[in-house]
Amino acid sequence: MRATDIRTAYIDFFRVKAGHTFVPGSPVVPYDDPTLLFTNAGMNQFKDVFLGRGSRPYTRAVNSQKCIRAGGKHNDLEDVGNDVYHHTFFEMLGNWSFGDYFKEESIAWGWELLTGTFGLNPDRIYATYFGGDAKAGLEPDEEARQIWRRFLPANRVLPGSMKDNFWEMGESGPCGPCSEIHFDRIGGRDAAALVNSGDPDVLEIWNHVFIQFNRETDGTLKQLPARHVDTGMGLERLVSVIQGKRSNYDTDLWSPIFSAIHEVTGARPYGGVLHDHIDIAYRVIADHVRCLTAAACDGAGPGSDGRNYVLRRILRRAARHGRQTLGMDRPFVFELVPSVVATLGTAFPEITAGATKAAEIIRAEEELFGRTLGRGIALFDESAARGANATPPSIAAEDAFRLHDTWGFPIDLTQVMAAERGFAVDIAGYQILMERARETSRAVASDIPQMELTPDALAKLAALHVRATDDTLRDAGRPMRSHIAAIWDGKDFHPSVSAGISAGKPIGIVLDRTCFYAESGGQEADHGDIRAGHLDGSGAIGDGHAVGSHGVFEVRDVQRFGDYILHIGFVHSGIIRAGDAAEIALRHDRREAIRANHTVTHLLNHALREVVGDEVQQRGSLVATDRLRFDYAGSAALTATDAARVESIVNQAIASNLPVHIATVDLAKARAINGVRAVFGERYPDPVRVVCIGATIEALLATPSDPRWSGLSTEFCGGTHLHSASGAGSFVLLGEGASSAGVRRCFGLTGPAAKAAKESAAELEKRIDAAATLDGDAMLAEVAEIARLESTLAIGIVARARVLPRIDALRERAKDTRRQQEGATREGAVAQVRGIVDQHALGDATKPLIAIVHGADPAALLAAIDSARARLSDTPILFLSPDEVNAKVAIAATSPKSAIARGIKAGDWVKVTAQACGGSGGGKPDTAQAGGKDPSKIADAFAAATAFANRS
RNA sequence: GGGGCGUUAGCUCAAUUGGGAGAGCGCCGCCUUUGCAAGGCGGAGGUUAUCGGUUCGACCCCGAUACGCUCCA
Repeated sequence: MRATDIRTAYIDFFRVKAGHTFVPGSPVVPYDDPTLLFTNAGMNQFKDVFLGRGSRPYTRAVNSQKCIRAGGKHNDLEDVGNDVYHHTFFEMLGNWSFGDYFKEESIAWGWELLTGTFGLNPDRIYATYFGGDAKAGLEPDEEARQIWRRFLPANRVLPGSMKDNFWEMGESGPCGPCSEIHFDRIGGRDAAALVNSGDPDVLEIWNHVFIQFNRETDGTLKQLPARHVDTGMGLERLVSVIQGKRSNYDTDLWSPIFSAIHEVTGARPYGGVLHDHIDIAYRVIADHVRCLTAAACDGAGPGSDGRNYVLRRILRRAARHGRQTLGMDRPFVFELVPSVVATLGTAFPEITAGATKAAEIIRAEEELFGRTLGRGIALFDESAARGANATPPSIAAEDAFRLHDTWGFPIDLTQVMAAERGFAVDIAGYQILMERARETSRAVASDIPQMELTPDALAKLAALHVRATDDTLRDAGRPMRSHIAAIWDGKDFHPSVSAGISAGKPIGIVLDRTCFYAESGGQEADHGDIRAGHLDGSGAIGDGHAVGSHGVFEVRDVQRFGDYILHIGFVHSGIIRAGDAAEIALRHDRREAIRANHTVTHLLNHALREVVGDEVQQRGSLVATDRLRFDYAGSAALTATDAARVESIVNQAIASNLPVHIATVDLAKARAINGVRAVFGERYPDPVRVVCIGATIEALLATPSDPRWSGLSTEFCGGTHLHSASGAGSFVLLGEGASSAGVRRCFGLTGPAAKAAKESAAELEKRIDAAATLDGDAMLAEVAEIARLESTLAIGIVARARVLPRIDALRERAKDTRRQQEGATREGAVAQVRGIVDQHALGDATKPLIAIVHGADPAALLAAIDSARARLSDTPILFLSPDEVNAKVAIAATSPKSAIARGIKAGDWVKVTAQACGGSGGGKPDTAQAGGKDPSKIADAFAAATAFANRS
């Protein structure tokens, strides 16, 4: 059976036979889960169902999920290549029950599929079940054992430990026993003792998790009302078992990629040997190109932070193996992409569609690495030269660290390079430096107070009977009455907190209801104040004074955790108690600026699609008070004309005073609206909040496929918006660039900031016009000032594109003028000394020549020295030039070898001369420059120069 | 988010304690050569990323900004 048939057979088995819905796997880049670097299990996209927060229109699901395990909690990166079953990228076959079937069906279908459809030998199959744990107070999973006993003899149904057979999502939350199916590749023996012992021939192929409990925060277990099944089976392993191979790499999932490596690199064919360098390189490169291609097709390329950085490391490992083991000195990994498409493209259409772009992203990164690698090798050579005389010859710890820290040379690469020359590397010293660097890196100080409500804290809140925060009035954002529900300091809840305790230490406050908007979807949180006072028995404010006389809390950040909204900040004055009544108000100007920027972000998204094309996919955004930022998938920079069109489309929408309509509607209906913008890979609540600029939601839903809708911005969004686009005033596109490979980022301004940017641009253009009428020094000064303004002012890219060529032209003019001026002063200085030199040449050539030149700057003086030296090659020469305007004296001197021998060193000569007129100087014995600060003492300086020359 | 490093001619990179900004390749012109990634001579090309400071004098020292690389979270 071919791998692709096995995948299809699995999905069809559950789809056709057992009524599962095929739900395509989610992208490998999880969009809304910051705790997750990459999608690493099939259940990721269903997490909300298991947590009881979400639901699906089906109760049985099946798919093959692309997974990446690298860089995060599950990190298999270092193992890849050195064994035959770890991968950074793999497929997880999964089937799920959401409150539907349970152990009975799950196990029976598993048995039927493996032994029936796939024809595995039943005698080689072993099953484990949860054997119970007295310490944890858990009974054995007798139910699972009994079901298995129907298919397997007792000696192949094995009890397992808490670690292997009890699955938990976290410290609290859904959990339950699991049952694993293992397979013995050898057969004809009792392999029970080898199960879960790390033997590569007896391996786990399928895990069935039975979610039936909820772990409470006090550690107790509660039966869940709805019980779920979550299963996972690694496709690569399954294929190796079905195809009777002892290595995942010996299957047809890899052979096309190996062939491609062989063809592209010219290395000898893959031999399948475990510890062979070339075979290791084959495995690493094949694994990594799969991973990189899949990631790139889902919109994540190599970059310098987070998951992008993990991808960069993966690419560099592949490139390094290619370079060191296979002798490749040019980009080649990207040429392997078609072989990945050949093996995965049918099952994952996005990989076929994205292959060209993925190859381009990989190629660019390979070239980048080639450059840093070249520089690093040069540095390594220098270090080796320094350490060559040591015994044994070695690379110093500082150099090894520097290669790693600054040039991205992994320490093992340095070691390999050192070993090639018979050098040692000071590893102990390197590790000390590395640890020191880690410590300084950890010392984080942010001006935004960092605080979170852990799952534990959320459970405590529930136990304290604190209700979910009501934020239905957040859109209005008007000041309102509320109550302090809980006070959190990051570790514990407290009945009260005072300004003294809070000094410099962030505090979190949960209210029963709030008008504050919590940071979400890139929109920054509201800031504001909470004024709290006592309640007396009657529920009125205790002492009759206004609420707020007792404590004022300054809100600096607002975050949502589960159903609670946490107001984070500092107690400004007084004391705040849980149960206090509160008057809360957010900073209106801040909210207004954010609203304008958010609505315009939608307009920008829409305008980019109109101008660049439908392929513009949002990759992220930031809505702050002072600017907005929008990231989208795309490889080409905006051209000047495109930028102008984008800006004008947005401004047109603002000028047209388009109304902003918001409504919460059924997700399926909303998705049907023509032209709706949803963030790629994002999961949306059902019903979903729809924001449309220019038409009512009722109109959209009445005729969802109306072609007119594609001309309007319609997005799923929970943020705060203007009532009408005109509230934004105007829009200026401030900048545009790349944020990481394949992702463009643009910045924009609205309202007063946009107005200011336009005024700055107009002012600058006016100055450029005026500069055309100037000349001479006035022109030079004005051009310098214009250039300074251009680089410091916030000006839109459209205006900047218009202004830059004009500034370049001015610079050309300025350069010509400056050259003419310099040429004139230089010629003037040379002309002045010509006569003096002629005169001097008639006498004793070894006699020093000292003269005063007028109107010469240091450069002109040097030119005069040059011209004089050409005639008087044996004469020590010193020229002075007073500059009364700038209160300076320029001094330059030269001294021939014969005079230096007599003691006339040019450096000393100019120094005594300069000191006589209040300056100092120095230089080399044959040429020197100096300067004085007092032109009135020019005669003294002349005398000092003469005295020095005569004394020597 | 925090650290390290970098930014000099179209490209790749030099520049000794702060003292006159260079080389190779490429480009232009002329000469030589039957052809080749040929040879010779000459030339153009620089706000040393930007801004500010120290200094008689800054590519060099100090501070800020921008961009890039890199490591750690």
